[in-house]
This record gives sequence, C-alpha cells and structure tokens, in this order.
Amino acid sequence: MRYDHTEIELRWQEIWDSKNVFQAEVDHTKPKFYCLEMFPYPSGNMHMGHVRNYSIGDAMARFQRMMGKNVLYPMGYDSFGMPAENAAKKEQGHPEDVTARNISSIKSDQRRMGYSYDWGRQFATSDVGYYKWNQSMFLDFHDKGLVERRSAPVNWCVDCDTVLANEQVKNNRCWRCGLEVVQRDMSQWFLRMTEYSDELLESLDEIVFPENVKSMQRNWIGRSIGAEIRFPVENSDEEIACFTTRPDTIFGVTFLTLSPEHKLCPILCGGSDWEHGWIELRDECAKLSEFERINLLKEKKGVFLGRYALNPMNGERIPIYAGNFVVAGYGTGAVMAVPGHDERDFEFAKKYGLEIRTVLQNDSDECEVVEPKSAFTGYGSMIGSSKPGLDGLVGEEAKSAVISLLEREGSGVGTTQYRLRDWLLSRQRFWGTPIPMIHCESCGTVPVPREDLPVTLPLDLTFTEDQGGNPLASHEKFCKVKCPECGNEARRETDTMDTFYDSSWYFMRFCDADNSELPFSRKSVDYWMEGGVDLYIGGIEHAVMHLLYARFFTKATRDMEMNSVGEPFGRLVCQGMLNAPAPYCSSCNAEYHVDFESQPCPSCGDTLGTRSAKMSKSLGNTVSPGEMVEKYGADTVRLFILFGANPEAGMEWSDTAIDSNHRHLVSIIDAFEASLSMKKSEGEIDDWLLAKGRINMDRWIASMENVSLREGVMISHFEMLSDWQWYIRRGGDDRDSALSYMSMWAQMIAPVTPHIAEELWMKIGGHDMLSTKELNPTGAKLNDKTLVAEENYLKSVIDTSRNLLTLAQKHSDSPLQNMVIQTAASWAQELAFEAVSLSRQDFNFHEHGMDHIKSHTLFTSSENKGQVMQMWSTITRGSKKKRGKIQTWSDEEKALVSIPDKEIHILENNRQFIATSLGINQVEVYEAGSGEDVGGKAGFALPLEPGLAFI
RNA sequence: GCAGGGGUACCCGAGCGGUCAAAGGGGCCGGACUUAAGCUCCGGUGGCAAGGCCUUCGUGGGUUCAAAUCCCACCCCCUGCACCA
Repeated sequence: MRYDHTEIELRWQEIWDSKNVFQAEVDHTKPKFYCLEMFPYPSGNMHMGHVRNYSIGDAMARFQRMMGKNVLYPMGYDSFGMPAENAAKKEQGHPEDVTARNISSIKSDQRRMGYSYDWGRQFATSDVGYYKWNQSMFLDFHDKGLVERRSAPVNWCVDCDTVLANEQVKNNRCWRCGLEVVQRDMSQWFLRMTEYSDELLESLDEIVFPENVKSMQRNWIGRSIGAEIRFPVENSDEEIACFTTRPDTIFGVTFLTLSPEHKLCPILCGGSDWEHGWIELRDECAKLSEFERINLLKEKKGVFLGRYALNPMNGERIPIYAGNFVVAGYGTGAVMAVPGHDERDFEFAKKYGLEIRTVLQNDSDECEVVEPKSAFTGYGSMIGSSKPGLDGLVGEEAKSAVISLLEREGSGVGTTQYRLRDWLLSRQRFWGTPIPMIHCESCGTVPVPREDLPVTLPLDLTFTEDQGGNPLASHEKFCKVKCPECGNEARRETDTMDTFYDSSWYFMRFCDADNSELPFSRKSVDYWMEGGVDLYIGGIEHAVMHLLYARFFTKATRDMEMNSVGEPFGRLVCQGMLNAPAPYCSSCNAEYHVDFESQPCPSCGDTLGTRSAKMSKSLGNTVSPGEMVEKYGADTVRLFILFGANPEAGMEWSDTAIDSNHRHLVSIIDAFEASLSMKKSEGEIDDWLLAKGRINMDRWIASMENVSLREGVMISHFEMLSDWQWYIRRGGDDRDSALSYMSMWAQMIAPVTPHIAEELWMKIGGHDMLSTKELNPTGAKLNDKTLVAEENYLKSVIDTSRNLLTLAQKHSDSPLQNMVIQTAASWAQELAFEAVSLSRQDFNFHEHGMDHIKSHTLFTSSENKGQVMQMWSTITRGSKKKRGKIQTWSDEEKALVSIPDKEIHILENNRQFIATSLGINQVEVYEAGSGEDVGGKAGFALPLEPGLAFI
C-alpha cells in the first residue's frame, strides 16, 4: 500500500471530530479515568517536549477508553503571563491579541497530531469566564481568613518589574529571566499556605508521586521539629530565644551565636569595646547578596559581643557571639552552639578556642576521647546533665524529656519550624487576574462586592516598549471606583495575581467547564476527581511550584466544602528530558550551538565532538514537530517518541531511528495487506498464531496499565510483527486466522498510532471505529502457553543446530548436507517424567533424590546404572555451575516433557522446515538407541535437548 | 555537605539472585529476494570451541552451591536543596 499518511491522518481526524467521539459526560455506570497533561502556556508553536507530553497522555487516554473507562481528557491554556505582555509591547498591541493568536497556533498543531481531547471543555485562563472565578475564590479565601495583606521584604526582579514568590527564586535569580533578585519592602497580598504545611507534608506519604518529587516537596516544606529555648542575658532583662532540633544537647551549649542582623546585637554590645567588631561584621554581611553569602563565605567568622547568657538548665555562663553563618530569617535568628555535637559549631569553636564538651555517649567510641577530632552528631545516651533523670536517655526520648523539663521550668517550649512561607500572590503586572480589592482612604482595604465581579482587564490599551511599570496603575478608568462601604472616591488594587493561581484549580474547572454559576460544581468534581486525577503528566520543573500550589488549593477548597477530594493528583508521571546531539568541546567541557558543528572550538580551537544535550533554543539542537509530521506523519512521530524511551526516562532524538520507525509502520501495513490476500488453509501454525496473539495482548494490557509505554509499544508494534513474520515463514496462509490476529493487532496499535490503526481496522472489515470500541480481551486460553512452548522448542533446536552447523562445517572438507537428530532415549524421558511428577509434589531432591532413584525400577532394572544415575542427577540436581533441569524448565516445558514422544512428533512434522532453515538437504529424526548413533551424539541427548549430528 | 535518581556490550536501553554472553531497537557485517537497491526478509555482532570453556554489566571487597541482580566501601554522572540550627 502506498502510505499517504497526510491523507489518512487528516481524514480520520475529521471523522473523529464530526462524530464527537471524545466528548466525555458523567456516567456512573462506568469507572472513570481522568487523564491530564500539565497546563500549557501558549507560546506559539508546539515543541517536541509538548509532543512527548501529549503523546504519552493521548496513548493512555485512548487505552483507558478501550478498557471500558469513562475517560475525561481535556485541554486548555494557561494564557496569562509575562511573555504575552512583552510581545504586545514589541508589536504595540494588546496581550489579548497575542494570546489569541498563540492559542490558535498551538491548538492547530495539537489537532494535527490527532490527540483525542474533549475540545468542548477547552478554556483559557485569560478568558473573563475563567478569571472571574479566580476572583470569586479569592474572596472566598478572604472570608476564610486565608488572605493577608502585609508589608514584607520581598524578592523583586528589576527586569520583570515585579515581585516573585520564594518558589520562583532559584539561586537568588528570577526563575523566568535569570536576573539577580533584589530585596524590597512592600505591601503585598499573601495566601496563607502555611496553614496547610503539616497536611501538605504528611499526605505526601499517601500519593503516587515519583520519589524525587516527593523529596523536593518535603525539602521545600522543610519541617524541623525541636524546641525554642530562652537564654536569659546576664545582667539584663533581655532573653535570647534559640531554635534547636537537638534539645538533648542542651548541656553541651558553650556559647550562643546571633545573626549579625539580630535586633539584640546593638543592645548587647552598644557603646562597648565590642561594638566596632560587630558593626564591621554586620556591614560585611549586608554588602553581600544572599547568593554570595552562601557561596563565598566558606569560612565561618564571628565576633564576641562582650556579654554572657545563662544556660536555663544548669545556670552556666556562656559567651554570646555574632556569626556570619547564622541566617536571620530562619528560626529565631539565633543558635545555641553545641560544638561537641554539631559540625558547624565545632568548626567555629576550634577557630575561636571555645570549649567543646561531650554530653552524649558515642557508643562506637570505646575509650574516652580527650581531644575530639570532629563533632559526634548522632544520637547517644545523655551524660553529664545537671538535672536528675536525664542521663542515659537516648534520641527522641531524651529530646522530649528535655522539652518537658524546659516547659515545666518555663524556659522553653517544644515547637516546629518550617521553611515553607506563605504564598506571595501579588504581581505588579497587567496580564493577570486583577485582585478584587479596593483601597479607600477612610475604610482601608475593602473587598469588591461579589455582585460587582468580575473586575475585568481593560482592552482599550496599547502597549509600548518604553512603558514602565504596570499599565493598570495609570489606567484611570480602571482605577477610579467608589468605595463599596462609604461610597467615597477610592482606588482599585492594581496588582494582579501570580499566574500559578490560575493553574492551581484548572483541573477542577475541566470537570465542569461550562458552569456559569460556580467555578465548578461539587458533584462533577467529586465524580471526576475521586482519588485525584488518575494520570497527571508533565515536567519535573513544576515539582515544587505548581504541584504544591495545586495541592494547597485543593485542600483549601475542600475545607470550604467545594469538593471532597483533598489531593488533586492520584498518579503523577514526570516525563524525562528530550535530548539531541550538540557540538561539544571535551577540553573546555562546553556545549555549543549547532552552528559550530564541524568547526573548531570557539574558545580553545580544538576539534569539536558531539554530545547529547537537552533540546534547547540556545543550542539550536531542536527538532520541529511540524516538519517531522509533514515528512513522516503524526503516527510515526508518536511511535518514535513512545518507543524511544519509557515516559520517565530521558530520551535521545535520532534521525535514523525515526526513519526506521517509519519503515516499521510500513511493514505493519504490508502485513495487514498480506493477510487480506490469504486463502482458506488451516494448519497447526494457525493455532500457534492466535495463541501468541492472545498472550501478547495480555502482556500488552499489563504494560499499558502500568504506563510502561515503551514495553507496550514493543509488544504491539514490534513483537506482533515478528510473530506474524514467523507465521508466514512457517507457511501460515489462512485468511480467517490471519484476520482474527489482525483484529487483535489493529486494536493494540490504536493508542499509539491511532490513524493507521483506524485505517487498517477498516481495511480488514472491522465494525465501528477503534476510537469508540471497547477491547473485550479474551485472555490467553489454557493451552496457549503449551502451543507457544512447542514452537519455542522447535526454534531452540534450530538455533542450536545453526550454531553447531557452523562449527561442524569447519571440521569438514565437504559441505555438510544432512542432519541426524536423536531425541533423548525413552528411559531418559521416563526419568524426566518421574522428576516432573515429583517436583509437583515439592519433593526434596537434594535430601531424598538419590535414595529415591536407587530404589526405582528405572535404575534397578537398567543395564547401565551409571548412565541412569548421571541423567537423574543432570535432571534433578545439576552441577556446580548449572542447576538441575527441573529447576530451570518452565511449567510449559515440564508439560512437554511429560507427553510421551512429544519431541519426536514436533521434529518429525517439521523436518522440511528445519532443513530449509538451515540450508541443508535432509533431516532424520529418531530416538537415541533406536537407530545408529551418528557422530556419537546420543550421549548429548537430554529431554528437550536432542543430540545433533551433521554429515 | 544533605536528599533523590543513575553508571549494562559500538550507541540507546531492558533485566534487579539461578533458565543471563544478558530482551528490544539503532548502527555495522553477511546471506536471500530483486535489473538494482538507500525496500523487505533471514542470520551474525566479546574470545576460543561439534553443543564446552574463558573473560565481561562503574571500581574494589564480601555474602551464597550460584551475583549484572543482595551487602559494604569507593569513584563518576544527573536532579533538587543548602552554613536551616
């Protein structure tokens, strides 16, 4: 068949479309399956990373539909955000137009791939119909006390002209533009996500996320359980509060360290000789950005503040230092230093000659170490405590004993610290959801009344490059408003929401996309989201940001009784990187743009090699999906991308591989064509073909259910073809059997290569469309595995023969033309049968095997007892290097061994085939002992491993 | 430094106690078909060898009758977090 992929693909896409086959409705008679890909930002054309993401999702959506699930598989666009705003400035237009254009472009690329989305549910977050619910839910959060406006030092990106959430700052740089972030004090809107810290952390244990994502989230939430201990300052009313995770080391505190910015520093050393040193340290730290402070300050530095504190447990007088390594923003900004049991404190103490005291017994140290070389940071029994009942306690027990003592004496309290901060929501940008608040001089900050929602973005604006700041702030019509409480002139809030807010609930909106009364009905969300989205696919880059916000949002809306879900994503799959070759200089360890290919290294002049690197615009090693689809068709691209690697693994782009995958599809088409021209001519191999088909289908279903798409494709697109080829080779030519095989096969290739599957299904006379057809797998039949085992036996005899033939030929002057196969002697077969029967009764061959055979008639009546003994041993016990056959035979092989003369029948029936396969003239088969022992090969004959001789 | 994931034949990639010289694909080599193939099919792809043996799964040890697979140490790569108390 001429494979006109474009014609076939467009035709089927139109049919699916016109029949609305992917539309999903709530249906309680079927199990649901919610398949979702991470919300795309519409930036123009679809790239290969998208193709990978959606091909995985579509294959799974189609597969689950086939398995009888009610599948929700929607698509929409996360369309607010800076790039559209910047593009609008460039072209002196409005982000709305840029966005509309980009959406239409990516959508048409997606349609060309044949993804089975329910387009009826499509929306974009910049639609008023969507973002008005952002505002309404913001007011709900506000009512629940989860919204807070407060002045706080925030991360400001000068380039993006806006603040950033903590999660959006990487290495002190803006996640979007990479510019270094500066700190500013501003009044900002926050969502109190920290209310949910514990739940966000603890429910991680129950969801199926990849380990690295869980670990990143745990890390980000950063819960440490410990105690806050207050150290009174000597000769003062001040107290220094320190957070520690190791209250069990309280008796080892030999000094305190404050962060240089700590508010007590000037109070403690002000006017003293020590003040100067502190000011110097403080200024030095202030000069450095946080990034430099982390990376450049390898050396711990500190100054004595001239004062002492008292250990509340034992009253000891301990010096107070300021140290450059103490972070002001974590815990209390002060550390109780235990150099004996903390590496960092140890280093500091060594440097400044402070006392190092051991208060925990290190069990691995036999003798008392006088001068410890390092801190012992593990758990050990408390020693040397001045309070009764503590010595001897270990670990958690010791910690809680110290905490209760502190609490009883009023000098400390058990507490928990988190690294997670509240979600800084406001952005000083135009293209986002306006925060529905009004600032009134007399009433303060007043929420927009619900009946006045939505607060819409003005469209009568032209963006220009030289514009600074947020155009909303200078849009008088937008800003001017009457205060809803007092009716006086007031101003609207001009900050818009972080776009991560938009993507924190879109998956619930998809459940009920047309609802004009509510963001989503509880009923719809509870149906589709029960147990979470069943399969959520996207990139690892959202491990903390989007995935954490969405989890928070789902829990918060649950607590507002908008749903009963709790966790949004049941199973998360993070697709791996897509790599492609890029020029690489091994001496500079640097990758270069593809323009440098086959040129000398631009920095050292060496010859450039190539190395695989993440596909990126900056390296220019990208591949355009559009071009590939045009050249090979969507089905080939999908096949390549899914066969190239399992979803979570990284994968390499390869021009030769995609080409070969295309040829492979053509071979599949050829196979289907061949089946159509077959006659009615049933034979044994037909049973084998259908058995193999059924077994393959079972394996395929298991792989697909597990999202092991690569394994699935291997079976559906590769093994099914090679089994078909074997069938042809074995003389298979029966139309009915072939069509039944093809009908299984067409269904199996449908999730990954849906267009060609529909086409082939139609060609073989299938009814309905595969896209709407349920699979109804029959499952492998009882006898199927045995049929396959018989054929495998034949294959293995041929394989062994082929190897031996080449060897034997080297020892022969004339071409070897004939072969003699001697199957194991009947007594050996009987021994095997005996062993198989015994093994089914869990007979212990090691203990009783020898006694058993010695008293057996096969042995006692044998003329060659040595041979019998040796055979028995080979079958049941094996040698040092090889286990007994009884251990290695599969159940099916054991079944074969148990049928008398089975081997000889298989071989007899296929003498001609064996001869042809080996390229020889004649094959003779008999049981060892019943004919001439040609080449002395009878001795090699074991059950299932006949003796082979060539003459 | 901490945490998570890795290191398998020319390349990609499965396997995760015995059936493993290690699936599958790519590449390469040989054969068949063909006027001819860049198409398709069959076979080969560590070494020696009439079916056996030797050497191999990052490196070095160990457990076991048996290790790519389990344990320990080390080296290297990726990802995230980071003087977090």
